Amino acid sequence: MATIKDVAARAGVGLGTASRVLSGSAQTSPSSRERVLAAAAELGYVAHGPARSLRRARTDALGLLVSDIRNPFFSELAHAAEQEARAHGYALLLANANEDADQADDALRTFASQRIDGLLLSPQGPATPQLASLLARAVPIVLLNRRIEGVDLPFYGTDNEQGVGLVLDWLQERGHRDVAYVGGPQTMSTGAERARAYLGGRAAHGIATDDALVDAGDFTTDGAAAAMLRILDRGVRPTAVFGANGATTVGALRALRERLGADAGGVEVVSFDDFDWFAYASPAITAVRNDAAAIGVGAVQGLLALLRGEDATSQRIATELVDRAARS
Amino acid sequence: MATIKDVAARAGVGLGTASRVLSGSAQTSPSSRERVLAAAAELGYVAHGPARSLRRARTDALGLLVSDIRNPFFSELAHAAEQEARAHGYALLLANANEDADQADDALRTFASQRIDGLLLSPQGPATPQLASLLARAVPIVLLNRRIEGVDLPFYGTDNEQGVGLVLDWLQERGHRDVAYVGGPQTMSTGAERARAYLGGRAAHGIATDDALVDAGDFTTDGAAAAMLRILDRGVRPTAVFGANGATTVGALRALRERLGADAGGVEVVSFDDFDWFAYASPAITAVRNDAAAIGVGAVQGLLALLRGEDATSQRIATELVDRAARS
DNA sequence: CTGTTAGCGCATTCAA
DNA sequence: TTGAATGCGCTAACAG
Repeated sequence: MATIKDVAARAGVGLGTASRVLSGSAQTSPSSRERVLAAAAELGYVAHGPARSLRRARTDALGLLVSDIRNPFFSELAHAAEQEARAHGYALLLANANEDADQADDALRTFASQRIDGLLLSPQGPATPQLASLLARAVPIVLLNRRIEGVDLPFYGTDNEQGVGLVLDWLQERGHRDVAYVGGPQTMSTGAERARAYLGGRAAHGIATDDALVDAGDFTTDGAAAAMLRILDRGVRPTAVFGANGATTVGALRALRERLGADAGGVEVVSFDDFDWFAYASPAITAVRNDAAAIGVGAVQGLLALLRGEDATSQRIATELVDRAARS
Repeated sequence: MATIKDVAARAGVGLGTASRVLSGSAQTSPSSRERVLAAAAELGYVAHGPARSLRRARTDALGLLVSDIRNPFFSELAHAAEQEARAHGYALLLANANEDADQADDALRTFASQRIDGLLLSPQGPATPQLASLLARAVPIVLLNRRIEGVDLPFYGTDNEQGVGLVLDWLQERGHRDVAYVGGPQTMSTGAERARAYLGGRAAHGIATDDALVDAGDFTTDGAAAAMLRILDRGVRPTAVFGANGATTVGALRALRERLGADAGGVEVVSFDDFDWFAYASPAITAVRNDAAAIGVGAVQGLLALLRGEDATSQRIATELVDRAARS
C-alpha cells in the first residue's frame, strides 16, 4: 500500500512537500505540486485516514445514533444526513439503540473510541453514563426529534404543536366532535408535547373533552392497538381517531379493522406522521407529515456549525397536512 | 484526554503492561491487571481508535453501501447488519449511492480512506474505478442482493427463482390465467432473474404467455405506474397483476386505482417484496417476503469469515409467501 | 510476567 | 518554498 513517503520519493520531493500538496495546507510551487499529484495518481495513493486522524486530532466522521433505522422517519433522516455530511467531507457511523439504554451506551462507547467529531443523537430517555462522558469531553452533539431532560443541546425536530394544530383544524373542518386520541408515552418529549397540544386544543375546536376517548400506548403498533381496543371497550363510538405517531396510527387502524370491519366502520383516521402508503390504506388516512429530510439536513448543518466553533440554533421544522379524506 | 500513558503512570506500571491489560492481548498478573483497570476507570480512559488502527492496521469498522437506505429492504438489512457487526465489535459506516455511479465512487473513496476492514456492497451496476481499486487492495467485500458482472464475490441475497415459484403457484391456485407482469430493468440481476423465472414458468402454471400482458419499469413507483398504464392501454384486462419489486407493485397499484377505482376493479395484486402495510392496502396485496434481516446477518457473517481468512459461501435466502387474498 | 523501545502514516514545526 | 525532524497514541517485539 503506497504511503505518502512513497509518493514523495517517486515525485523526488521531501515528505513535507508531498504532505502539503496532498492536504492542500500550504503554498507549494506549481512544479512540485504537479509532480506530487502525478506520483500519487500513478501509485493509487489514498491517504490513510487513521494516521491523519491521529495527527490532526479529528476524524472527519460523525456518529448517528437512532432508535431504529427501520423506522421510516429515521431512515429518511439518515439518508438526508448522510448526503449532507458527505457533501461536507464527513463519513457517517450508524448505530441503532433499539430503545435500549445498554445498546445506546454500547454504541456511544464505540463512537467515543472511534473519536467521531460530532454526534447526531436521537435520545432514548434520560442521559446515560456514556452520554455524560461524551458531554464531559465536549464532543459536539445535536439532538434529533426528542429532548433530554436537564440537558441543553441544540435540537432539531418536528414542530409538534404546529402539527397538532393542523390536525385540530382538520377535525373541526370535518365536523368531528367525538374524536378518540391514541397517544404515546408521556416520558418522551414527543408524546408529552403532542398530548398537551391536542388535549389543550380540543375545546377551542369543538371536540369533546371526554376522558373515555383518550388512551395511550407506547408508540408501537401493538401497544397502540391495545389502547384503541380499550377505548372501544368503554362503549364510546368515535367518528374519528387521531394516532399520535405513525406506528400508533397503524395499531389503531388494525384494531379498528378488527372490530369494525375492513372500512373501520366509517371512522376517519388521522395521524401524526405520514407514511406514503396511507394513500392506499383502507380507510385512507389523513396525516401530518414531518419533514425528516429537513431535520436531518438541519441537524448536520447545526453540528457542522458547532464543529466550526460557532453556535447552532435549534430548529422546529413545520409539518404539512396531507388530506386524504373521502369527499362526496 | 487521558491516554494509555496516563493510565500506566497512575497504575504505576509500564506502558506495555497497561496496553496488555487494556487490550487483553497477553497474560498479566492479577495485581497489575487490577490496578490498571482501576486507573483506567478513574481517568475515564477510552482507547484512541485511530491510534490503535494505525498500529494494528485494522479499524474494526465495516462499510455498508446501499442505493438508498430509505428503501425498507435496505433499512431492515442495515439494521440487522449493524446489530450483527456491533455484536462482533465492529462499527458500521453507512453511505447511500442513490443509484448513481459517481456517488457510489465517492462513498467508496471515503471508505478506502477510512480504511474499513471490509465492505458490504449493494452494487449499482458494473464495477466502478473505486471498486476496482478496493478489489486490487484485497479489501474483503461481499455483495448484497445484486451481482456484478465479471466479478466473483460472495453473494447474499434473495432467492429470486424460489420466490417467483411461490407466486406462480399462488396464481395457479387462484385460477388466474390473464396475469399482467410489471418487471424491472434487465440490467439488474434481480430484474433479470425474476423476469426469467416468471416468463419461463407461466406455461407450466396455466398462465397466458401473451406479450401484451408484460411490461417493465425501472423499479421505481413512477416507472412502474407508467408500465402498468401501458399494459392497460393495450386493451387487455388481466385478473391479476404481479409486480417485480416493492416499488413496482406500489406503482402498479396506483395505476390500477387511477384507472379502475379504489378497489382496482377486482384485480388481484401480488408482489415480489412485502411491505407491512400491504395488509391494509385496498385491495390487500399478497406478497413474497424476502428476509432482509437474514441477508444482512448472513452477509456480515460472511464478511467476518473473510476477515478471519476463511472463505465465505454465498447464500440465497428463501422467501415466504404472505397470502392476503380475499376469500369468500 | 514486565519495562523499554520502535515505528505504524501523517501534518506540522523549525531551519534553511 | 522546501527538507528534515518530531510526535500524535498505540501495540508488538525484545530483553530482562
